[in-house]
Amino acid sequence: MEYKPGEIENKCKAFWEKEGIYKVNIDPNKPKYYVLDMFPYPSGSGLHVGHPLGYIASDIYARYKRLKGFNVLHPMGYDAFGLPAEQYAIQTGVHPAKSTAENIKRYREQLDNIGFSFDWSREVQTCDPAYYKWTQWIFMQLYNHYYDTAADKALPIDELVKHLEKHGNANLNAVADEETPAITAEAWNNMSEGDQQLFLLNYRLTFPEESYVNWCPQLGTVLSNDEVKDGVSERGGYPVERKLMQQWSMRITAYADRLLYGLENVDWPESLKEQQRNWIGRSQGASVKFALEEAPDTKIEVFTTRVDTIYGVTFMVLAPEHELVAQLTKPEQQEEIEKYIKWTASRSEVERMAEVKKVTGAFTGSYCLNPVNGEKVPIYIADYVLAGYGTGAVMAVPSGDQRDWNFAKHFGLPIVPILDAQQNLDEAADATKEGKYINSELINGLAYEEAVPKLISWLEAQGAGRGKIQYRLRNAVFSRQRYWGEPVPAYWKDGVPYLIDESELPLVLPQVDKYLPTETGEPPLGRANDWKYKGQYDYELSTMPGWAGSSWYWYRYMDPGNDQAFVSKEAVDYWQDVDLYIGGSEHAVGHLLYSRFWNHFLYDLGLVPKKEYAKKLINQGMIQGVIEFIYLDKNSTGQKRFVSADLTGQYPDAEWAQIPVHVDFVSDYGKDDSYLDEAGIQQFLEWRQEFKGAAFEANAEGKMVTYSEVGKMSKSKFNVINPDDVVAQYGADCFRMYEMFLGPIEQAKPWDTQGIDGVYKFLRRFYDLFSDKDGHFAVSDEAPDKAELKVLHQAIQKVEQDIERFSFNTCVSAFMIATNELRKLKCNKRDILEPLVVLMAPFAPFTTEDLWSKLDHEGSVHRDGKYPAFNPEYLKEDEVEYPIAINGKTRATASFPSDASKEDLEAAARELEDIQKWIEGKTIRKVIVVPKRMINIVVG
RNA sequence: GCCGACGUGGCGGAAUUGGUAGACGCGCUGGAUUCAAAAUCCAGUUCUGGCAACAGAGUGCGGGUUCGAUUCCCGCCGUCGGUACCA
Repeated sequence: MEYKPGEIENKCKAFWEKEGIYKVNIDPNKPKYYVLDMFPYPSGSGLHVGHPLGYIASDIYARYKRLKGFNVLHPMGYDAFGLPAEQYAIQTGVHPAKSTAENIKRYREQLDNIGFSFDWSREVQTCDPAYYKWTQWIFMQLYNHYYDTAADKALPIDELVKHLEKHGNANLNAVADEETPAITAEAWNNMSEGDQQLFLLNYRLTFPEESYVNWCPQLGTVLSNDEVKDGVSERGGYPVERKLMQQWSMRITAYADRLLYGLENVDWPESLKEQQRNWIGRSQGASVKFALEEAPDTKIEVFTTRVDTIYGVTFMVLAPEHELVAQLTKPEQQEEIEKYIKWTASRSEVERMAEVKKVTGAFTGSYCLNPVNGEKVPIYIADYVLAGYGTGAVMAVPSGDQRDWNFAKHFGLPIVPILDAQQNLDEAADATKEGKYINSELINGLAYEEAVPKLISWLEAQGAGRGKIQYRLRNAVFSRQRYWGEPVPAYWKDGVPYLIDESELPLVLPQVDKYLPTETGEPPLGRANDWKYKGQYDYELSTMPGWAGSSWYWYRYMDPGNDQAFVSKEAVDYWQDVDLYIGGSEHAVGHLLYSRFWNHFLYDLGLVPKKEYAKKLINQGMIQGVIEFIYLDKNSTGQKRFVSADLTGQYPDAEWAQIPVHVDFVSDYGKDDSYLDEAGIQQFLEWRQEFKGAAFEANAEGKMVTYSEVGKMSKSKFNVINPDDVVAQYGADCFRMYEMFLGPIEQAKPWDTQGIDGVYKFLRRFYDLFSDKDGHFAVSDEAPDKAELKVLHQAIQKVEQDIERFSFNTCVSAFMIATNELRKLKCNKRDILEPLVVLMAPFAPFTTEDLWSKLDHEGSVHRDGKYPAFNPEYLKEDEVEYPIAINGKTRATASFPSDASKEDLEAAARELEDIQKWIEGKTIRKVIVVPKRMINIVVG
C-alpha cells in the first residue's frame, strides 16, 4: 500500500467539497469556539511558504476543537483594498477590482492545496460593496457620536446638541478638540446651521480637520512616512513637502484610557501589550503656564510629570518650531536663533537620534516667570524638545533630569537642589522622589506624595495650571488620496460636511478614466464623471485607509450575507468574540489598536457583547528565506567573470560584487554548499541576459558555489518558495507537519528543506502501519496488549497537552515516537491505530481521512471522529527507573517497584554496587528521596 | 538610550512545577540489501581521554541560593524585534 499523497488529496478535496464538511451553523446545543487568522492582503505574487505558518497552526487548533465537540467558526477572507493593486492599475490600466479578483482566485487555489478547514461559504472581501456598505455604516455611527466623559462611553451627538441648546458647552463632559472655544447657549442658538455643524466637528468621533501630510508635487500624491527617505520620495527621489490638507480623522484619543486598561483583560503576548502601552503613552502630570516677562498675558504652557520639581526650574526650553519663538527672539539673538533653526531643519531624524550626547541649543534673549515664585527664567530653544509632543515646551529642572542637567552644564545655567535626598549633583542629575523638599517655599519639608496634590491645587487656584494626563497617542488620520478604498459616505455643502442618508448605502466606488490624482491635485475620485450627491453637492473625494475594513471584519464572518445589519443579534449573541487569534506581530500597534478602538465603540452602542474582541492572541514568527548570491569580479572589464564562492580566497586583491541568483536555479538550495551546476548557469544567463558571454570559474567539482544569506522572503530577493511546489513534491500533510516541526510557532526561522525528508519518511512509515507484508491494507481486530496501549495513551496525553499550549512542534515528535514504537511492536491492531488516526487528523487531514475510509467508515474523520480519551491507567508501571546521584551527580540508575516507600528506596540505593564505591569511607550526611523521581545521597 | 524577547551538540530544536541535559528530526559514521547506485533497513553519534568498563568537562560569561539550577536571584556580554531625546 504505497503512500500517494497527491491521489489522496484529490479524492479528499472532492469529498469535502461535496459533503460540505467544513460548513458551520449556529448550534445552541454545542459550545462555540472562534478561531481567526489575520486578514491577508491578496498580493500579486501569491502565497509563499511563510504565510501559511499561522494558518496551519490555527487550522490544527480549529480541527482539534471540532473533534472535541465544539462548534468551531474558522473563516477566511481578504483585506482586498490596498495600494499594490492601485499601483498596478496606474501602470497597466487594469481596474484594481479585476486584478484583485484574480489574485484572490490564486490565493484560494493555494490555500485549498494545503487542506484548510475554512468555511468558505463565509468568505468576505472588503472591496465588495455588500461588505463596505457596513464599513461606511460604522463610519457614519462614529460621525454621529461623541465621547461622554461622565458616562465614559460614546453617546449620540443629539444628546450633546440638547446640552448646547440649554447650557452652551459649559459643564459639558465631552472629549473635544483642544482648541474648542467656550460658548454660551445663546451663542449656540444664534449660530447658523452650517456654523453649528462646523462646531460639532470638535466633538464627533470622526471629523475632517486640516493636518500635515507628506505631499509630493511631482508624483501628485501623499506619501506615508516610510515612503519618504531624507526629504525625498523613495520612488523617484522627488522632493516632498509638508502640506496642510483637509483630512478625516478618528478621535481614537477619546478611548486612550480604555484601550490601555483593556489590555489587562486579554491573553496576548506581553511584548505586544507593552508595545501598545508605549504607543498610547499615558503619563500623569500637570500642565503649568509660565507668563512672559514682557507680555504677562501671553503664557508658555508646559506639561510635566514632576510638578514637584517646579522650584528647581532654572530655564525653559522650546522646540525650535514653537510658535512663540519669533516673538521671543531679541534682536541681538536673532542671528544665532535663525542659524540654529536652520541647522536643526537640515538634520535628519536619524542624525538627531544618533547624537544623544551632544548638547545644542540657543538663547532667545527673553524670560518668563515661574508661577510659584515669580523668578525670571531664561528661554532657550533646543531640538531635544519635540514640537509634536505635549506643548513643545519643557520646564527644565537640571537637578532632577539628566538632559536638562547636561544642557545647564553646557550653557552655564544654575542647578538648584530641591530634595534633601539628591546626591552628587556636581556629577549628574538625581531624579529621586525620596526625602523632603528644600528651596521650595510652598512644599518645603513635605514628601513627594504630599507635595504634588498641594502644588496642583495651589496652581489651579491661581489659574496657573492644573493636573493633566498626557497621551502620546494621537488621533488617527483616516483619509487617503487614493482610488482603491472605501468611499467616505459624506458630501460637502458650502464648506460644511454632511453624511449621505443611511438608505443610500453603499456609496459605490465610481469608475474613473485614470487612477492618478487630477491635474488640480485632487484625489483620483475627482476624475469620476457626474459623481455628485443629489446631482449637486461634491462628495468627499478621499477614500478610507487600509485599516477601515479590517477593523470589524471578524463580526462579518458571523453573518456574512446579512443586508439588514453588519451582523445580526442572533449571530453575535452566539459567536460572541474571537477565542483564538493568530497573526504577525507587525500588526501590533496598527490593526490591533484600531480594531480594538472600533470594537469599544461598537460595544458602547450596544451592538456587540464584549469590550475586547480577541481573548487570546498568538504571534506567529516569520519564515525567512535564504538569499543566494554569486561573486562577480568587479574589475573584470570586457568579459565579465564570475568565481565560485569557495575560490574567492585565491584572489586576495579582487573586489567582488554579490549578484543575487534566483533560488530556482540553485542546487542543494538552503544547504551551506549550495551551488549552480551547468544547467543552473544556463538558466541564470537566460534570466539575466546582460551577462551573456560571461566566464564562470567553477571549483574542482565543476560547481559554482553560491554565497547564502538569511533574509526576508520576497519577490525582490528572488527567494520566494511557493507552497504549491512543496505540496506537489511531498504532499500537503507533509508540508503542514514540517512547518510545525520547524520549531515553536512564535519563533522566526529560516526556510530550510533539510529536514523535510524526515517528516516525509515518518508519514510513509505511519501509513505503512496499516499494511501487511505484501503491501495490502490490513488491520487486525485482535485486542491490544499492555505495551501497545501504553504507546497510544502516551501519545494521546502528550499531543493533547501540547496542542493546548500551542506547542505543535513537540506534537509532531510525539507522533513520530508513537509510530516508531508501534513499528517495533509490529502492531496493526484497529483498537490502537484508529484512535491514532483521529489524534493525528488535525495535523494530517488528508492522510487520516484516507485511512479513516479504509478503516470502513462512511463519513469523514473530521466530522464523525471522536477524540480519543486519555486513560492514565495504561501508563501505570510496576517499576520505576531511578537515577541515583551522589552530591547531585548521577552515578547509577536502577529500577524499583513503583510503590516502594522512601525508606526502602534509600536502603536499596545504598546497597547498589555502583553506589557503594562512592560512599565507601565517607559520611552520609543526607539522603533525598523524591518518589518516582530520583534519589540523591549527600556525602562529605 | 529605553522597552520586549532570546542565547542548549555540526544544524532545527526538546527538557510542562528546580529532579537522569541533548527527546524527535536532519546531517555525519559504520553495517545490511544491490552487479552498482538511489531508495529502504539496522547500529552509533555533546566534547575530551580510553579498545572498553569508566572518568572529567558541559546549556553565552561571572557570581549567588539549593541536597540538586537550562529552569530561581544579582551583575555582565551578545543576537533579534519594537521605538519616542516623551518633559
